[in-house]
Amino acid sequence: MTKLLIYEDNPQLREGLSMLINGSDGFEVLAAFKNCNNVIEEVDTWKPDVILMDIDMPGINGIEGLKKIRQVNDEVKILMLTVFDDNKNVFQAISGGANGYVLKKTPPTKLLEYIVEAQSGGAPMTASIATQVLKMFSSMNNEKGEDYNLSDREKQVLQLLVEGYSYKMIANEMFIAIDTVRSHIKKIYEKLHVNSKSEAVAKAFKDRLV
Amino acid sequence: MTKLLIYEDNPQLREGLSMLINGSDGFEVLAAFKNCNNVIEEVDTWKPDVILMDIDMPGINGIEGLKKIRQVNDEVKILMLTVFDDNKNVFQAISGGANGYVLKKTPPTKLLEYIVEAQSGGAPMTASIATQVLKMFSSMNNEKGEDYNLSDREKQVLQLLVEGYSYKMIANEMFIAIDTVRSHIKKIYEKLHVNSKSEAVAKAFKDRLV
DNA sequence: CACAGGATAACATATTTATGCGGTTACGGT
DNA sequence: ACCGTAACCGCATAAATATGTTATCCTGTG
Repeated sequence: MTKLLIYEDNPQLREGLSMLINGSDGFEVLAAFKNCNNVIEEVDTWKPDVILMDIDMPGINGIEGLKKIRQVNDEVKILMLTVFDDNKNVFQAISGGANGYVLKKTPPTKLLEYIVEAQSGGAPMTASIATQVLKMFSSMNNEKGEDYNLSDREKQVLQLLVEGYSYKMIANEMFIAIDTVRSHIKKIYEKLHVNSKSEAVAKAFKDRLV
Repeated sequence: MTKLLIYEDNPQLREGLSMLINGSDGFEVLAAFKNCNNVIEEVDTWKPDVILMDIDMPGINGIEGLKKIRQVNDEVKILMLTVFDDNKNVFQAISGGANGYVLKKTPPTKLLEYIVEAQSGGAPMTASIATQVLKMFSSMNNEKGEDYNLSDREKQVLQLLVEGYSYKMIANEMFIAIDTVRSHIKKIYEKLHVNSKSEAVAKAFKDRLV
């Protein structure tokens, strides 16, 4: 028997979900709430297996509710429900520890499947959400592009710059004169199209040269 | 009619998949190959809607094949097939532009569903894979640790430092005296435990303060 | 071989940064 | 009314950085 809690501010939807789930074999809705004001106590009291959490709620919204729960409970599976596949929310929800993210328009039978999937350790996502996630991921990893063809020595200098070394320390570290360090750095600036140490460092991070 | 190409080195599985898919209404396997050696030409010739790409292949593996295709074709949907939900591969595949990632043990009917889902712009993933993805995401964004409690103004200054502004430019931008900029920056260095602009910039990136 | 490019180095000079000290004003909390 | 803190500003000085120019040595390539 899968035990659920529901958080959903819309009374119709809240009742509809409860009835749908209670009417299905193997599922039981322990309680349904219209806000997250006492979410921690409620979860503690009812000890559900899965929580359906609406995102767009007045007061403490679903994302905040999610985070509150995760501060004290890593076990319970939390399935986020939303109307929109809004980029920002998706990101916050998954980095906040949600187990799944499904659109409200998901057909009932699918929803039950998703609940089961979540309970058994899966991460159900509506296809459009999954697409978003993949997009975020690949944009995150935007494989550089230019490599600025820095020479080996230049890369090494840049590396040390990034680690906070001064010219003097770099010279020391690399067994070369400080003026040589200057030469290298000047070259690096040309290649990266910057003109200060901190810009070079920033660029190194941005373009994942380090 | 959904047109597919299959890349799979195991002859049994290759034949099995082809027969399964060809035997289903609305699907047609254009061709099936045992390696990715000519993947670009093949994709160009057959113009499939969806490609099933095994990951573990001798020679050019599925990840490399994926990348090759993506260099010249962003349209075709690519569904990665694998035996293991191996962390590294998942990451590489999704950042390489795969549209979905499913385990080989996926039951036939599910697989057909996934193909449809991929074709219609979704991102089908086996639950265990989706879980991996979410985990990667949340571990990625966990950091935070100290927030260094920078004041609003200090955050603003740091932001500008990161963007490569000099003290003078910051003063200009923020309508304050350059000496005030100095004061702020000194305070920032204390709070971040650094003692140079570039170190502060590096720390800002590392700790995701920006 | 000549030539290009990388790595090395020196010198000079202007600008920027880091750090020390000092100070005023304003606002929220005890 | 007092304290702490943020935000603001100034002066002085030492250190670090940015920029330009020049030059040698070595290595790989046409």
